Amino acid sequence: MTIFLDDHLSIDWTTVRVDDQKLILTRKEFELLAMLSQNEGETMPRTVLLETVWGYRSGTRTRTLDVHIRRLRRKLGQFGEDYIQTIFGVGYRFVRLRPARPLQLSSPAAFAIGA
Amino acid sequence: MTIFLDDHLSIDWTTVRVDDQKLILTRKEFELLAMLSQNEGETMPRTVLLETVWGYRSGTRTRTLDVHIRRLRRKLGQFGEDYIQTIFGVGYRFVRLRPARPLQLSSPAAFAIGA
DNA sequence: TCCAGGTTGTAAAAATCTTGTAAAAGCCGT
DNA sequence: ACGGCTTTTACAAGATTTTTACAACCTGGA
Repeated sequence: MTIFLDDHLSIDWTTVRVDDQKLILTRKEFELLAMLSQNEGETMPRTVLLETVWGYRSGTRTRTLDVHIRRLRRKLGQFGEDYIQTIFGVGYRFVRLRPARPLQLSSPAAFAIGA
Repeated sequence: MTIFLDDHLSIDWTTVRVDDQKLILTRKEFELLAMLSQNEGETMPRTVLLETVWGYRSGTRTRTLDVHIRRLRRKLGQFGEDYIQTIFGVGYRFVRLRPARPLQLSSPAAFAIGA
């Protein structure tokens, strides 16, 4: 199973590719990132994430979501905070930073620039 | 039936060749290696391996998969752990360590370098 | 603006879960 | 019954997940 997020990010099971760099996620990190990225652009309330990824009913007092978000952001590197935004008082939102498909620079002229 | 994994590994029924050395697998070891190598590069979940190779329904508590993985790795020798990777919390993945076909250096010029 | 109260970020410890391994036990065909 | 293969057992070793405790942050109302 491969999920393509944008031309700089794809996921194959727990192996994620970011800008030609591979990184390994744990299972929960993967499930959380999958849930967020499959709803790209939408704000996912904490209650929903805790319900779907953890099976927690609302009212459960826990910090585990925050901790996982932190580890995901760190693994995503420099742009971690940009990929996963905090919506204060509600939840989190995953956004694409670049177009879903790479720009095609097929013309030889592209390589001639500056030559 | 012969399966070529890479230029250092091939399988012919229960006989496996690794770096010009032949080794004998038992039936279960063969079935497991076949299942993994036929899905080279993909993560095979434990549940899938237990279902296809053993016919176990998910929920069965057993360590037999781990034991077989261990014996396979040991028989594959030095690079056993590289050929069969553990995807923690999910399953295992077989990967090629070298190109599927050896590089052809047929030109005499290739041997002339440095001569 | 500033404060209070709730919310999120974070590091590190604790708890839980998964996998590795050796050795014993079980099974099956001869 | 014997020998080889497979499975279970019982821990050891390792990795992940959750909790804890506190710092930092945001927001609305005085």
